[in-house]
Amino acid sequence: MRGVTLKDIARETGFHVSTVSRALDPRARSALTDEVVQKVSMAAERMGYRPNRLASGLRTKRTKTVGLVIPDITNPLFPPIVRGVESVLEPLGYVSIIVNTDSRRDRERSQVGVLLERGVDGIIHAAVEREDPFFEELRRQKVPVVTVNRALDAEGIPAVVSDDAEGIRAMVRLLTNAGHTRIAHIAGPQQLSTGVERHAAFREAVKEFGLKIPEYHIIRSDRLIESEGRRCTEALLSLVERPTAILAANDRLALGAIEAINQMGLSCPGDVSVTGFNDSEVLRLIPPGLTTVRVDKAGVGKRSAELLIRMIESPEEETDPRTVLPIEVVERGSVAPPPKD
Amino acid sequence: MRGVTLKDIARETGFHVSTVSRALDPRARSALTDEVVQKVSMAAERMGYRPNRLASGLRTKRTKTVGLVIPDITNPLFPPIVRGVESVLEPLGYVSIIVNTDSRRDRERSQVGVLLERGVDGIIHAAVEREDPFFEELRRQKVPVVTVNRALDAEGIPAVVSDDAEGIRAMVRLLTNAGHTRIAHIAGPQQLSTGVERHAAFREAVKEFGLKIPEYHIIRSDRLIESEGRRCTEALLSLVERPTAILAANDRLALGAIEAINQMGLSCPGDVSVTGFNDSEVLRLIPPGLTTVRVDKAGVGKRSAELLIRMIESPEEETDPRTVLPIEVVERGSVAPPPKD
DNA sequence: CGGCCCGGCACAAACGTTTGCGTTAACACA
DNA sequence: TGTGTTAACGCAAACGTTTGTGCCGGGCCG
Repeated sequence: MRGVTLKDIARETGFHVSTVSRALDPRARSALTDEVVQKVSMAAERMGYRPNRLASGLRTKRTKTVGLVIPDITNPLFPPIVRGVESVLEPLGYVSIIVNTDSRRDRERSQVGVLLERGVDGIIHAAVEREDPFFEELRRQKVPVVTVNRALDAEGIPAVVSDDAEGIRAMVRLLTNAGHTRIAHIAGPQQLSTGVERHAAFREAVKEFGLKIPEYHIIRSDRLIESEGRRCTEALLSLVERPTAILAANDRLALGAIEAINQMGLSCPGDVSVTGFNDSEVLRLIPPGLTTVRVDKAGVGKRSAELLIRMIESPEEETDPRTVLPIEVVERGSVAPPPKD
Repeated sequence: MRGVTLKDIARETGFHVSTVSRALDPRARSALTDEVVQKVSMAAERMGYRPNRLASGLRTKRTKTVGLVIPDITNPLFPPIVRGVESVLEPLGYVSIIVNTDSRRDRERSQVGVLLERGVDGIIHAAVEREDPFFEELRRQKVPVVTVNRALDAEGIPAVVSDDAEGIRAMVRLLTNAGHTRIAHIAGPQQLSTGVERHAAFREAVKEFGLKIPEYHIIRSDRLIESEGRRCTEALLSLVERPTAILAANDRLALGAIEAINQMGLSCPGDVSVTGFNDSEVLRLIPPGLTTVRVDKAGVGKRSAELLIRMIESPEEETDPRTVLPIEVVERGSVAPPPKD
């Protein structure tokens, strides 16, 4: 039912199946006379031949398939990354299998397992935590892996990330330029590289700009979701020494912060300024418009795919352990001078 | 490098590879003694055996892979559908390969082609246009296909959709209840089933509620994007007989409509009420809050996957040509009584 | 004109599974 | 003891490719 095979074309044209195979392979084609190539190609076209990737994969141990591990495709951060990845994969004849981990270790394990069963040529991992012994095993099995957006603490797995430090620095600069001196930070989960790096960058920047931030103005969220942003903001704003600005580790935390500010009868940016990180399209439409740092989502996807392809197709080649892409600050309405009281 | 195989386990345990295969197959296991099953299972576990799906797929012609064709994963309508699909696929050991068509025919063709090369067991198609002769070919090739969210005009391919008619009817009812009599409709592209069905439903409902809508208050968009919503709204609002409400065929058109209203110095809902269709999460945060009809995105995904699995695993069984899921109206701020002038 | 080289194709094995069938031995029954 | 039955496992082919190797004939050189 499904499928004309090489054997069919061989019977039809009178050539041997191996000859047919070569005639259809651009790289092996040169060993054949043009006449044969022509005849075979025509027959293949006419008969509607579609190569069976399973068979060729079984033989070559290469499937032209890569696994894409993400926390949740429903999170607007990831679809653009996915498209970035596919923009380089598709022209090369690769497809990607996407799996969602929901940020759960056990799911990550099992999902990577199904990818390996499927014989993926490599894995792009966007859901990685800072430390995960599992990757040692992957490295031993020699399956190419690159992490995107986040990085592992351990070395050996290349990462494609955005310039977290510069992004945070830009936000701190923006806030201090607006006149803020009491800037709080809602940090991301510390098991994520972005969490610790943005956190560290915040401390750096604050020092650089001569600010003195009390320890209790730095508060750690447990997950990168709105409700955590609300929770942390409520805590922050119940302090006697209230911050006039909140620098959140990402947009969703920032959105939660703004919600909390409104709920407490305050206003953003009137009473409290807020900044985020990542920048998804819709933020523009949500008042007061979140000032944030835009990361090149398609860009990191693209780069990680390029990197992975290189690791797959020329494994001996050395790869950059870390490529960091520039960010861009986008100013909207959520930052204003602090209220004078 | 990658891979302990059945042969390895066979050598290790002293059994034949076929016996090992059976021991590891829950369905064939019963033909063996418990002792053999035990030994083989333990060895497999110990050696870290992972079945090679390529090989088994080659042999059985079943890959436990389904293709998922969508216009653009970046459109927030689709990730929830994808998750819905995977919520039923994953527990069954299936994975999905997602391809984006960007609403282009040529890309749809080629992408479906790569799916077939990959030997998918079936296809869930969320990017289908009303008429597409290509599907006849798919049907002849006996590859199971179900369309989701949209439907084909031609019969023979089951569809899982939302209750478009009821949704539109609810919006018309809502608007008339608010006092509107001059309701305009921005219709979707007429090559999409949702476009024509919502359009038809609008005419029905308008008649049902005793409204008389002039023909020029129904305007067709070319694509389901914000800019088209703006364009159509600008046209609508430059009319002498200006509508007091705009019922858009989907949320993105509605969002564009609201933008245009604001840009023209009018206000929504003060001057013009607006309703949408689909309801993505973020709409809640965008002022004035879009009143819209919520479709069960995860639900349609889930149902379509269930349907497809049944078509795959018991092909002889009859399948519903069309399953329609109920909608839910969600009222927010974009609807108010018409201005009294 | 004989030897050699080489271009151009065929042959066959292999990738890791699955599965119909054959073989063996054990056992029951006559 | 011989025959038939059955349970438990081995054998081998097959899925559709790819690719190293073998073979054949024709052209070149000496």
